[in-house]
Amino acid sequence: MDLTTVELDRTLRERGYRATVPRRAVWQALVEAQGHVTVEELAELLVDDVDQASIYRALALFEELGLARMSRLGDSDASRWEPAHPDEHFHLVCTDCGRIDHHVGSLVADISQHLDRDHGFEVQRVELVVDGRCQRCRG
Amino acid sequence: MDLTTVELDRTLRERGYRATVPRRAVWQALVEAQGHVTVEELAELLVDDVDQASIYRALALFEELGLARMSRLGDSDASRWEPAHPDEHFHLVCTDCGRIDHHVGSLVADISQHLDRDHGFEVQRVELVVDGRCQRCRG
DNA sequence: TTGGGTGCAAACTCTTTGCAGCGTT
DNA sequence: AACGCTGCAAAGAGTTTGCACCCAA
Repeated sequence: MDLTTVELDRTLRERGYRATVPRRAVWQALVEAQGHVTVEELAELLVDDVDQASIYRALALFEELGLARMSRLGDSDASRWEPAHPDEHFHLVCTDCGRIDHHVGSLVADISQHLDRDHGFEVQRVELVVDGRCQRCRG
Repeated sequence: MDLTTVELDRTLRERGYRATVPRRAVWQALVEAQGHVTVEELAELLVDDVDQASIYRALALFEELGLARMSRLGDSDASRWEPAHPDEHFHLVCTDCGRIDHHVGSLVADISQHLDRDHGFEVQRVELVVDGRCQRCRG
């Protein structure tokens, strides 16, 4: 489901942006990272160097285009990025091992529907983060 | 339900911390602010000046004592603080007017129970933030 | 060819820390 | 009297911005 570089190029051009080498590289690294990476981690993953400022700019653009998504997870100050998923999900962050999982389900959709229908709140984004200890770390 | 200054003093001493003028002032401002304030806003609310570093230290201590809670809400980079609520709730952030509301319900408790029972995940903290447009702003 | 995008460096915001002296216990 | 806490200033992390040059369209 992740966009290929070709599809990224097309999406960029459709919206009037240029398909550049740094943008392709950032996208490729983001996809290969399997989500939840910081900008710093992304910079290390990149084969050809891309300036951090350009990484920030690329990610902000991807977010605007609906291709990527940012979260503040765990105790780190840095933002974490992942390709935008089509499926509703939320994040489980283990405070012991630092592992971050997706929990897929209808919960996020249920919340949106409930708020919209019963409270007149037009949901644009749901961010659900659960901190705790995963099964593995509980022993 | 918010702790008075007297109760704050008692809680601090019980846990081996000193009841000081700056800590009382920060607590009072936090309670009066009705939640969701940044450190900067808190500093403005304070009658007697308290150094920002001391505000940060006081809030971190309150969090450790279970008296306060931090969230990253809205598009601001700054952390927002509120007195710890006894009731389960989550935050509704209006992207138009910036208003932040609590949505009280059993949802957060339901999530905890489900994850613990069905997935072996020991929940320590649930952070649910919903961005969107409130009824008032939808017109 | 042209103007959007990039790299570089500097600036900026939020937060933390080192330290000397003050104030609670 | 002892030492935990504070204010001050400086440092630190993450992110943004200004600008000259470059390259995609």
